[in-house]
Amino acid sequence: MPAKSGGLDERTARIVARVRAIPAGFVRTYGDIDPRAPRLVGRILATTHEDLPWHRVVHADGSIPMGRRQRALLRQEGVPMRGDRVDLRQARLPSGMKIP
DNA sequence: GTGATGACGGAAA
DNA sequence: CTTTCCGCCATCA
Repeated sequence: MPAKSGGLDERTARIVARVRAIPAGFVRTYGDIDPRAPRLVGRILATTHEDLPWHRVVHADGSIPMGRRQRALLRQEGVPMRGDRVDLRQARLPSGMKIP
C-alpha cells in the first residue's frame, strides 16, 4: 500500500487540503475535489475526524448528501439555495482557486 | 488472491 | 424531469 516514506497518501492529503481550503459561504462537489475518485472523497469525509468543513461538499447537481443537518449549516453560512439543493451557479467555488 | 461496498459522476434511454 | 448502468479508488469480508 501506498504510504511513501512516513506520510499520508498523496491523494488523501490532497483531498483533505482541498476540503479545508473551501471558504465559508461556498461549496465544492466531490468531482471537483477529485474527478478521478469522487467516492474516495466521500470515504475520507466519513472516516476522517479532523476539523474539516465537510458540509461544504455536495453532489455535482447541488443535492445534499447529509440532508437537513448539512442543509442547515450551509444556510447558516449564507450559501444560496434553491429548494433543497445548493445553487451551484453562485455557491460553487470558481476554478482557479483549486489550490494544491 | 477475489468480490462487494460506498457522503460519487456522467452518459444513455 | 427520472431511472439504469458503468467507471473510479481505497477498504472490508
